[in-house]
Amino acid sequence: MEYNFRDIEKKWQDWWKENKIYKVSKDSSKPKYYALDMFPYPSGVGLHVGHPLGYIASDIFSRYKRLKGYNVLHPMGYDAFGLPAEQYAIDHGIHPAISTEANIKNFRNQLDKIGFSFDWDREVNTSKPDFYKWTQWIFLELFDSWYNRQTQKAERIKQLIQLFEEYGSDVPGVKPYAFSFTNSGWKSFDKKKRQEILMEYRLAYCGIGEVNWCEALGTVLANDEVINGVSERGGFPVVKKKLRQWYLRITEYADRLLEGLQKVDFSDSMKEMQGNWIGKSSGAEIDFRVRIDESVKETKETSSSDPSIEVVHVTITETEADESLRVYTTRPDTIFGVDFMVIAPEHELIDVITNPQHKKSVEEYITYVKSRSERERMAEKKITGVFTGAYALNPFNGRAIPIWISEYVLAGYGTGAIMAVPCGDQRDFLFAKHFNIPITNIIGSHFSGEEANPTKEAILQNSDFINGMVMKDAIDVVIKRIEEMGMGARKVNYKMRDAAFSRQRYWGEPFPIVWKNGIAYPLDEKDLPLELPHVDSYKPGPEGEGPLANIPEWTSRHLETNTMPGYAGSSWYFLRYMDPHNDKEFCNRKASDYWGQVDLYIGGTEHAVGHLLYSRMWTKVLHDLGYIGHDEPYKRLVNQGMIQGSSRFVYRVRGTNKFVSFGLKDNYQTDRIHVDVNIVDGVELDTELFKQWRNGDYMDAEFILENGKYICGTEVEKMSKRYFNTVNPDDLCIKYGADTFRMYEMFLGPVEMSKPWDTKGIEGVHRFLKKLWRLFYDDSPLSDKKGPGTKLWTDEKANEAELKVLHKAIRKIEEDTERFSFNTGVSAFMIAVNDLTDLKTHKKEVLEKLLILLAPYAPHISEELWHQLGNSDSILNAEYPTLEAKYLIESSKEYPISINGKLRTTITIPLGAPESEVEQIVLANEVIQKWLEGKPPKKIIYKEGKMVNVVV
RNA sequence: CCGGAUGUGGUGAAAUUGGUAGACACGUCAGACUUAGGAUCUGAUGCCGUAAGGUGUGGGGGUUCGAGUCCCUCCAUCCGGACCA
Repeated sequence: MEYNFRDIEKKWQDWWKENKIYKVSKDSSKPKYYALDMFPYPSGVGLHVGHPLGYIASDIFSRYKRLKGYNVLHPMGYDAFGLPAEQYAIDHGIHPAISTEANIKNFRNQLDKIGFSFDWDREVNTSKPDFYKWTQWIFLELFDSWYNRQTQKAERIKQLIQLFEEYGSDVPGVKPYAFSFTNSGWKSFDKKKRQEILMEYRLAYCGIGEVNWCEALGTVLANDEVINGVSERGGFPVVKKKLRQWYLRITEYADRLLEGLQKVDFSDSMKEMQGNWIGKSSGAEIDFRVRIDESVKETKETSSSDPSIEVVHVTITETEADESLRVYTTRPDTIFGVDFMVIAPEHELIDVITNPQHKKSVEEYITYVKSRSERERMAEKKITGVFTGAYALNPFNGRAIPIWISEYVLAGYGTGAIMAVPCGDQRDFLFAKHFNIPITNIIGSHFSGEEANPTKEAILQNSDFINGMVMKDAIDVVIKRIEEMGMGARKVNYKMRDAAFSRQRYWGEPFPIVWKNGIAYPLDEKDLPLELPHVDSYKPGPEGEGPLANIPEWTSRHLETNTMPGYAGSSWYFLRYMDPHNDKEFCNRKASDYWGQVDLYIGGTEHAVGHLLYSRMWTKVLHDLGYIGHDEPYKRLVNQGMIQGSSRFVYRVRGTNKFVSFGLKDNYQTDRIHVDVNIVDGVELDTELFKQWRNGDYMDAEFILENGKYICGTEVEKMSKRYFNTVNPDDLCIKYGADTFRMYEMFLGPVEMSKPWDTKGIEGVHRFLKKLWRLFYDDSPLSDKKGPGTKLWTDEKANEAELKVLHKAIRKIEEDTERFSFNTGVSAFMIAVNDLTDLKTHKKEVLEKLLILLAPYAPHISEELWHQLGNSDSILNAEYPTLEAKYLIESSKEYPISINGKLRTTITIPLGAPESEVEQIVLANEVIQKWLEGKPPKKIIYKEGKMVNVVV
């Protein structure tokens, strides 16, 4: 009897479905386990072999946990709102709801073939009104909340109003408003003013933000749709445009998001990434008075020591300062090393302080900067900037410091202005060198003059009252002095900014907000969901608003025309799986208390900062408001690596129809063309399939072969349709079966690691499953003719050698599964099957347990053989075998013996032998004697159970 | 530029705690069986060398009896950087 995987897999997939083997419900008799995958965006091109990697890992772990006695929640759904569907609608006129539905069907089909243990009764779809009703509802909760800095919790807006009514704006816990007001002040404000103030506190709030606006396309573009200041499509100019935007006040949660990292099991690199993104830094804000009047006089001369340096002498007639410039610095200790100030090109003081003589150059510079994205500004090495003609005064010694504008200072961080210390900061240093600004050295020999030195250990010089102090100690001294003088304050800053929460697009959740007289009113809960209306055109509105602005029925109700971003639904979907059909609540508290945190979350690192931070914030808010009992959504996070494509190329001789093999291509002038990896075997092109490829575009191709073969060139690239390097899991499931496919994906390497896909090795895994099958059945062509006696298994008692193989496998596979080392787990199965084959073991006692071990990895074949052995229940309800260490005890070990750390021989020595005896055995050894050359050893290092090293 | 990761045979990789580098596979080579083999089985396989032996984990340096593993430094590749998801 042969291993007929096609019939077996179909049979059991149907059986599992019929018997609802994967249906899960609350069960307090077992401990719960929640294993979750990051749900996919159902794109039009379907799954490629990279997608299921994480799903297979979590599926193995879910089945493993179930066998170990847990009640396992393992759901799947679709993150179905998003730009690609909308773009597809624009290009093909097909409504996103329809294309999305079709894509989901296709995804589901593909997923089903791989044999996952998802409980599909719990499927979620973020674009369905019954789901996004609750996304909108949570948005309203955010809208109706503010962050109390004293209790460090989200609280209701009505509590804030109470505080304002009772005490005015200056209350502990309430972040300072732009100006302070008293309780009677609050009462004197009109409704609009009050709402304006409250908007500054809401966790979901409306403000003015900049977007990439492309006039020619009449639309707002994503950052990565903008390249070098022009649109990716069409190359039209893109400018910054101010638009009304929604934001999440995630910055208020910065500290809690940072602290929360300590109580979750994420990789260190993941925690580091999130930490860096939050970017907490402490320092001070310092006010510099600014001089812009006629009293400033500049005279220039060349430095006596270095003729390339131009020294500018500034004389200032003492008058009152006109303005003050606030900077943020983490290094107040370097205040006497400040040689210039730099403000962001968007800084509001620019118009005020720019000296008329410099006005033209400043305007030109700002126009140039406007055309560039923030990303480009951060990325480019080019040093640019312009002098404003204004000077700031050092608060301690009154020194006049020129104020420059440069794009390397970002408006969104700190105060959008910095004090530049060229001897200590490399960017400042390069800027000073580029514009010939003289550099003050406050760190003596620590500064080479060649590059900046950001040390905190140097002893300060040229620094007035902090001379002679170590820099890190001077930080507090300076801050205290500044606070005493009323020139600034200690300040903690975060790189993280509030998250933009609106998009000028169609295919997203509508905001349940109505605008009246410039005031945002939430819709009533009973009016939810606010359903996305049908549109005929996906063109943006007249002022760059979303397409909803073109619908009269929408605008006449004064509904918000923006929609929510892609990450809205994904910020809370893991809660919906717990109670997916509830139409009264987003998730019943009893359900969320039972399932609690996601015990295992698997997904790509690309979500390291976006999705993971947003969903952590939403969880914290829902926790603060009392809707759920935990405030971190994910207990353990595992990041799967990206599977890259391995592209194949053919080389066409220019101007001909001839294709030359890789090794000979240098003899010709050729063009490199991507060729479908699926018509290439390893690197050898199937020339016949190539001729039929792309509907016969290459029908008349001729080939220049090497050794009778056409060899392709290769390169690792992103897996993508356009590189023809995508491999479809369906094809592999048909050819080798789902079990082979699952195990091969795992066998490829560690789950966390990125690696290029190569189908070549899949045969090895398939052979392993066939070999396993042969432990149960004789599959030789003769056996079937001999009658039904092809089964091989027996009820004989297993011997010690066989039990040793089994228990070695139990130990190794359990260990590897627990630590997510599935690749070595698969190899442990191979070793076990190889060993059992060598021992000619066909004993049920051993094989049955091996099947249970294998069930998480290869569920179909395990279920089939399990039933063949006479069991009638699913193998998933079997009991996981327990390790019996007694079968693994060894009495001796083959020790590696090295001389000076170099391995020279191995000797088998009984375990537990005393050190003196081991030394004797080692020194008596022939090989060792030869290497000792009669000399006595200096030292012998013996590590029991490990090795022996003889030092000569 | 900033942040994160990775680098080991012809290939994917293993080495969990500083202790026999290359497990397990793919591929290749040789052989067996067979009408046949793209099935199966056996053996070999890091590199140099007939061998003894030498050498070997991106490059350079260090710590150690001992380094793929720890430290410093340089190089290369991949991922992310807020409206792609």
